[in-house]
Amino acid sequence: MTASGPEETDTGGPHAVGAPAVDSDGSRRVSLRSATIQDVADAAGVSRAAVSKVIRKAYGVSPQMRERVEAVIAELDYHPRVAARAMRGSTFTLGLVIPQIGNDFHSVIAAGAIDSLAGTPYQLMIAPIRDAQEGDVAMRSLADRQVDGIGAIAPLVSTDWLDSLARRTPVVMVGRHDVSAHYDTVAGDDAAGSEDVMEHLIELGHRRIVFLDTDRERHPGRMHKTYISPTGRDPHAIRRRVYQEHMGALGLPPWIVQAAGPMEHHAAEAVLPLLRSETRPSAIFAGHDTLAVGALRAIASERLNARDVSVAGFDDIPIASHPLISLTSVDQQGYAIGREVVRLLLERIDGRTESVRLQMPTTLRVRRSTARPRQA
Amino acid sequence: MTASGPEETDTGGPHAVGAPAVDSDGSRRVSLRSATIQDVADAAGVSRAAVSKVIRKAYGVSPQMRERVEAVIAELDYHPRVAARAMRGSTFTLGLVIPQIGNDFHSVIAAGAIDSLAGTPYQLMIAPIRDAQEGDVAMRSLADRQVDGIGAIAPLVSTDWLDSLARRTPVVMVGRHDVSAHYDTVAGDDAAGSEDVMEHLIELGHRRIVFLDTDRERHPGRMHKTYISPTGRDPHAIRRRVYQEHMGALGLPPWIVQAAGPMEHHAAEAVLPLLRSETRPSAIFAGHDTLAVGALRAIASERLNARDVSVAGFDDIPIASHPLISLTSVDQQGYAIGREVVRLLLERIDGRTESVRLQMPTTLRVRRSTARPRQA
DNA sequence: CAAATAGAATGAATCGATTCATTCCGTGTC
DNA sequence: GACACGGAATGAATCGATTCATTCTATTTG
Repeated sequence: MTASGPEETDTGGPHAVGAPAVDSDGSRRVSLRSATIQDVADAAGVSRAAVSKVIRKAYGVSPQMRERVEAVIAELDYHPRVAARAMRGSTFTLGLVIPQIGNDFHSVIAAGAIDSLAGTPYQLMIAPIRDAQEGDVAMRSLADRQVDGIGAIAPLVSTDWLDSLARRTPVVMVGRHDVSAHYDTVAGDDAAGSEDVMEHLIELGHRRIVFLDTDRERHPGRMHKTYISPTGRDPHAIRRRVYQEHMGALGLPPWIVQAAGPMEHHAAEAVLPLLRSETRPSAIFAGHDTLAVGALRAIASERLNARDVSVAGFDDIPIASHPLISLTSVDQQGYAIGREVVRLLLERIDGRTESVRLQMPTTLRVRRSTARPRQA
Repeated sequence: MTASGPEETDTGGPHAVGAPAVDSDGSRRVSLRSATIQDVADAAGVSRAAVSKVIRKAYGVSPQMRERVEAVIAELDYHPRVAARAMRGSTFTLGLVIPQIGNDFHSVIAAGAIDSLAGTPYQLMIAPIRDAQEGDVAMRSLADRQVDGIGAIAPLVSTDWLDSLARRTPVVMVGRHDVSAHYDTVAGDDAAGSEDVMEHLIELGHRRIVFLDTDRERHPGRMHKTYISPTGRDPHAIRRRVYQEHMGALGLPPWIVQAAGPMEHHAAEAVLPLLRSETRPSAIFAGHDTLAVGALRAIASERLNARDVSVAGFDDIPIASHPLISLTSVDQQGYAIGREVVRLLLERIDGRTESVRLQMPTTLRVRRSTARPRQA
């Protein structure tokens, strides 16, 4: 991200400003233990079961008992421990696996999820992963924590593995187009969106179009059978395929450049040499907006503009609409995707068993980062 | 974020693509129940306690027993349930409360935390909150889930409340300058950073400087005694105060504009009328970079530039260094902050009881968003 | 060779909730 | 007045791990 190798802290690192605080008493353990359901029951002079019913608003509690118990709960500031609850019932927690925190598209999806959970008794927990390869570990980790449902942006997990997980816990996958009997999927219409981009670029007169791809199979060595087989159904494979088809239809050779990673600087580093070569591309179709913004970084730093090299992205992240960036991109309704993920999870928790596949319609947002090439 | 009122889904929403899947058998419950420690013990012909020791790598296991048990664990794909664990031991989970997912500074902090947790047995769980007011609820929620430690960016929680929470669970607060006997704090040097900004602007010749503040006390009506008393020690109060002092020293009236919220569009909406007024400011010191980028939005959309209205921000989020944005900002090492949060939490888990306050040194990054005003 | 000892493995209690079969109690019915 | 009934409240079992006091088993020591 911003800075820091492993021991960055040493050079120019933080320094302690002050450090007071003496932990006093020894009897604290007693007063510190937070209240349990037993404490509440004792204080209210009722049974644990009764308190439990009040908490869960279950049937069979008289108004006066409810009142009494609720008063004690407030007085003792009692909160049920989720772990104990989890042993029998549910945790009222939904887990969301998000790769590359800082990727704004993922943040938008999360925002959608967060907003639609507001007002429900459920709490959202985000399990961040650094790259898509960690998806299975993170989902497993959420399952171990017995969340009531798992949403994930994790293209690199095999359908078999997901199926076996989804058999136990509700699962909704984002950005997958595969069919499963046990988990749901929500994805943008990657094919249609990519068609729009390619048609737009070609119509503007571009022919030397580069497809800037995210890194794929970066760790081919890692021994694990849980990765998706190369069925070509993940979003980037689809976008790439549409690109190839359009290039092929025009009799043009595909020109695919792979960034070393999914972040802005990876894209900038991959694009810079292209700009400096003699036959530079006239347009770049980036696999997603973060890469596109990175490409713009390189282009701007070379003092080039859209007439020299146009850029189109995918996702329509918030910064794309910024007038200083003004990136042409495909809106696939990330916010709505996040809301759908939550809705589908809650439906599954509520008992639905048929699986659902949603595909969000896309819209091409044409902005100033794409223009007619200077020399056709 | 991007779109969507409550029923947005209806218009232009998603549509089901297909829905196969029939859940067949009824005997599944049995085969689906995931393995417990008892299953492992039975299969290996040992006691539960023995298995537990193997898992925890505890003392007192013979090599051959270890080997046998580990084989069974692998075969059964056994994973201990965190909830059951939590009842006696620890959850190996750290919680991080992050407001406004999508605020890039917060993402950078999270990235630092994530990276320094890699390779440890701990899993990071992010509890996102929509605005700072929800901080106490989210921290409470993490505590109910018995995380082993809580990091939080939550300025609006009272020190008393935090102290009582921190007495039970390790707590590290980001961006607070208060002193506590029970929790640690990590913050940037807001005073020094703001000094740098003001000196820079004044030196460039600016006099009509607006301080673009984030919304404060947006919900004064909410009944809760847990908010921080207005001691003026939260980052924005400090930045504002430094601004006021510098303006005062020059005999200039302070000009504070408050955005309706912490997001880009809030800032743009607050700034636009300023730009259109007759006596527009020549510079804007934004409370943080997201607001600054929003201000640039308004400025660019009015076809103005840094000579007309300069902008400086705080945090040095990644996009600030983008050549098309090129925002002057204060780097307070967000990534390192995230790493420190984790380090301090792990130290506390490891037994430290004296509290620590860290202050990160800041660096002003001067870029093209600030320039000499056209007419001094 | 008996006694001491250290290391391995086990058994049973425990954590804090939920759940459901059971008991309790006040009304209404015949 | 005995009995059935139904809503309230309780008791005890249960979830899946950890923990620690105890038992078992070799090995060493005097």
